[in-house]
Amino acid sequence: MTLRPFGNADFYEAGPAGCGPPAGSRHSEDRGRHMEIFRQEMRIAIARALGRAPADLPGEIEFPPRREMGDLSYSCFALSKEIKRPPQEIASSIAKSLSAPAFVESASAQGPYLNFTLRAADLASGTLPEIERQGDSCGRGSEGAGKTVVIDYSSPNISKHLAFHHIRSTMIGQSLCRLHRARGYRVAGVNHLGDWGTTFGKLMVAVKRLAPPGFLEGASLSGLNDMYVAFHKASEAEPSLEDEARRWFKLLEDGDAEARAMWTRFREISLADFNRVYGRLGVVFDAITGESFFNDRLDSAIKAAVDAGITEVSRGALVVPLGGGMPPAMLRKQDGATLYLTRDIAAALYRRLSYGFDRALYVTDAGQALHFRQLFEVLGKMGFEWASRMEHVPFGVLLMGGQKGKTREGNVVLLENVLDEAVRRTLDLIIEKNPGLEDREEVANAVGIGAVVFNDLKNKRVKDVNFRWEEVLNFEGDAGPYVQYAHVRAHGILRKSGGGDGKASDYSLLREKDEKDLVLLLARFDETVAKAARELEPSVIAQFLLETSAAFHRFHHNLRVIGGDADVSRARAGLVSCTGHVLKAGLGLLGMRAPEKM
RNA sequence: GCGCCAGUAGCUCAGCUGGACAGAGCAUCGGAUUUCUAAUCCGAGGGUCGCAGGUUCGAAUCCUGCUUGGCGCACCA
Repeated sequence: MTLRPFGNADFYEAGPAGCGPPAGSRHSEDRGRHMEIFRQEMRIAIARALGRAPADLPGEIEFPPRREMGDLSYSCFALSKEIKRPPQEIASSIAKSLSAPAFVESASAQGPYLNFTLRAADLASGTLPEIERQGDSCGRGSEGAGKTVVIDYSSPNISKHLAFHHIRSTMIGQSLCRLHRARGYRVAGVNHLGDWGTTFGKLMVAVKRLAPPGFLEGASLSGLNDMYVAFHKASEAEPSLEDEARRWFKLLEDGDAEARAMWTRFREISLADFNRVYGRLGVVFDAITGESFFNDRLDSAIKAAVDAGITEVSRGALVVPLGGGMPPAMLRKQDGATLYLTRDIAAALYRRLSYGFDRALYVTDAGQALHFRQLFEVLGKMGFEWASRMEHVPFGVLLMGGQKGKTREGNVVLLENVLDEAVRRTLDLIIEKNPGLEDREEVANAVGIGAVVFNDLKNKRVKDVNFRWEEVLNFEGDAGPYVQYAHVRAHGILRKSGGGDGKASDYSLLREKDEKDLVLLLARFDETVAKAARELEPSVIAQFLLETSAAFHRFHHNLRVIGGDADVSRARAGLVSCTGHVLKAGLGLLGMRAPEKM
């Protein structure tokens, strides 16, 4: 049992103690003129042109859909409704009377929209110094300060290998942990192992009857898996084995020493294997509490429900009738045994008690939606107001050839095999493209595993994922390596341009379109991280990284940093450095590494 | 039967919770490398946003119905 309430052994740490206000410049006096300030000042200017207070201006300063339209825009539909004049007319009248702030290069009405182009020099010198100051820890915010969130993720069953589909809960959950830490939340990432149930009785029978003596001492997880398969084969010929399995599980529940010893070994073997894979993925939990951990808390959980007066006995089972067309929630079966739901109730009570969370998330596949609706409903009926702050974070299933892979059918793809294949493929590419690279094994791991992780996180969670090797291993275009490669190129430039001569960069020299496009994206990183955390969507970060990488690759292709005017060169190097920080921080939020060479 | 989720280019997906002619990547075709890593860049073709109504000045986005696919519906987890 590992229980580290607020550990943060994590390569995207949230600062001291993993909580409280972040170390960035959010709280320092000189935070520069970030995108927010530009928007606020635009708002004030528009309001003044209309002779009203900024707070009375309806709508937001937005980003136009296409760059040619401008950098910021204000749409006049809301005003039009309010003052009953055509929006086109309003837009052009504001444009005429507007006295725009100095950082605005041009303001013009385009139909019902008021579009602004920012002066590239002001944009760059207003936003880049802040990013430079924050370095690799940019993207942090403080809206979660003082709040605690518990995130239940990964949560595999022991005695089986981590299959490829486990990457979904594992990496989505891990990313949500990082995102919340970045925004100032105190985070407890919990791995709720499936380590209890009759299947362990089956394994015990298999070990006792079908395995050689001393099997468990040196057994690997694969060995356990073989036992599981062997049991099912044997029980077809000898159905009484099922009863024996139930007996063994009962022995385990009753604390029988031999049963307990076997189960403990199953758990050890499984965790050793899991930890190896988690290690490769950079995944760390703050607590690993299996279902077994809640065994002695089930009775009190059930008692709490009964005391709340919400239970009834139906067909011999103890249930909580629920509204909303939901089937009743079952707390205790006819035979007295408890269920998954019972354990989740006990776990929720425990988590509330030990973490006092403001928000609790369960990262599981969408198929469990009903279970969680029932869970939250029961907790609500038990009188816990915090039940309304629990949330199921569903994701689409991983399909293989249109089918769900299952252990029993033997067509499951193991997570580690996918990682190995991706690393192997990356190593081949490195040998082909960059034969002189040092640490090629390490880089191949960062890039290959990163590609697999990115592939999992780049789309919205709810989308089903069709597993195709060609897709997972395609490293061109919208993929992890595309982003990592941008980061590598940035470091290539920084290496060759040297540390500079110590003079501060004059960012107002960045006036090229490719420079401005890139700056505009970097300036939006902060709000992008906030949005990803708010919407519980790592894909928001992934999409942002693709866009930013594309802008950087374009910049890299069209403009040169080294050589030419020394001041421009220095300013560009600064831009490259900021891009590197943003890319690295963003990749970190997805649980990916950012190598400096590849 | 009831419920939840999804349907956008040949394929995989964005589309900022109602706004500007629907955008990327892959695949196809055609270009770019004496220069900071071509895992890159540029261009071309490719769309009745599943269908039909409705709300609205305005709908891929909201509502209703239908349709297709996935998942779930008390003694599994």
